[in-house]
Amino acid sequence: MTIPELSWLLKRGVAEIIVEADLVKLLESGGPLRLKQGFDPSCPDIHLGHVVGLRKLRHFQERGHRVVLIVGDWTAQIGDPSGESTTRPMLSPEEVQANAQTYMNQFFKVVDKDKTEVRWQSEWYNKFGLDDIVKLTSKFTVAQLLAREDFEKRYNSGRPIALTEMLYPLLQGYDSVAIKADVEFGGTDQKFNCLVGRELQQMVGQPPQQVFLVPLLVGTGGSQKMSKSLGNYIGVDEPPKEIYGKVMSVPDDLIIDYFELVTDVSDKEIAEFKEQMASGSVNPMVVKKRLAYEIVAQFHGAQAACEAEDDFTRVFQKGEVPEEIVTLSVSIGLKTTLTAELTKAGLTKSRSEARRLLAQGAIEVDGETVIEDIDMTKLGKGRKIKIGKRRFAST
RNA sequence: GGAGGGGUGCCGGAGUGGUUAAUCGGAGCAGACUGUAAAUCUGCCGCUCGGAAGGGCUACGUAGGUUCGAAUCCUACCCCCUCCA
Repeated sequence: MTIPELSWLLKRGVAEIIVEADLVKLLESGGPLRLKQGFDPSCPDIHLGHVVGLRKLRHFQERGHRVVLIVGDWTAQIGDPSGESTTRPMLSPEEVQANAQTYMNQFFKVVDKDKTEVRWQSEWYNKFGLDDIVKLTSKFTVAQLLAREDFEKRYNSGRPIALTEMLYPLLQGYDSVAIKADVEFGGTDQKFNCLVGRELQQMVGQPPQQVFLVPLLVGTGGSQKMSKSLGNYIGVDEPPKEIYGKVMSVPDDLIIDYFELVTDVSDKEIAEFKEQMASGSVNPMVVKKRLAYEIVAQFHGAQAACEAEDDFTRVFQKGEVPEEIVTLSVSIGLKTTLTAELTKAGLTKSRSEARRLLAQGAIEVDGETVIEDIDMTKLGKGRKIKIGKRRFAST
């Protein structure tokens, strides 16, 4: 590997590497490294936030290294305390199986399947006995675990911490021992858990894994990290137009971050975009369209990205109606209203919501704002209906 | 085991007998302005019937009770926190 290539691999879109010098040595030693990536099957959807780390894995794979994907079928029952989440419900084996499948379908959109080894925690934890648990837990002190930021915060503010949650980092750490990981990948919020893995490995005489931390991507709202539960995510499995549109709704301040973290656009070009936006010579919207294109192309191909772009330009910049839209039924003889049909079609959550939107002038029929509910039988066929900025239907 | 504090809508957090679907903030949605950006202003923000006015239902940990009337009072239960042991 050349020096610039190495530097790119270890710098672009990386938050912290522990210990960087050791990782460089490992890379230089030439052998394929075992790259650990864990996955909690209680939450199978992958979004752009995850993609940041997955792309790194991919880049390492392209240089001959091997990914070991761990299905956290045991830790999922505990629920990762990172980020103060409350206890998650336990999943049945069937659910875990199904989630794992969904997850992997998405995972391998980014990561090379042929260079990946899938391992289930149950392979080793099903054999665990109380003696193993005692042995494992005795290696750590309460103070050590409380050193972790979110535990400390919760402890100090008088909120509960389940004992099992304290166990979580230990189990995740032991995974590293079980698979003999050389490097563990994760977001910066995984730092503590990854470091526990390092310690455990050393305790049993294994060389400690290096920890490769990537930044947390900020979600579409612009302030908090991207996460499913906050509803500010862009999923890799979403349709092209949806992804394109969501990227376009991201605040301008994040454009550069997104380029660096989730695209292959060169550092040089990114620097130019930055320059252009700072000097005002280019409308950030134009740069963002490029970003949206790149992201869609990555998951759906160039063709789909072009289509999404055209569609976006036509619908949102020129105000035309999209090609594929929901068709509402105009039942003959049956008395039904616009609000009822919109709700039935899933375009509005409830009839109350539809009525509220109506009252706020958010609904248009053939370009005319309507304020009162409409009798569908009188509306007839071929009408174009728009709800808010992004929802469309026709009769 | 003992003493005390607490469980409210997506989240945070007011509210201690009625006018409370429940102050306020955040998130979210919509309108204006725009570039489906930000900032700002405005409105909405449980479900349901109604064109509207207005009505019905469900909701303040769970189950009962007191009362014309409860998130607010009483009883039991569940859960959480703090201190003592």
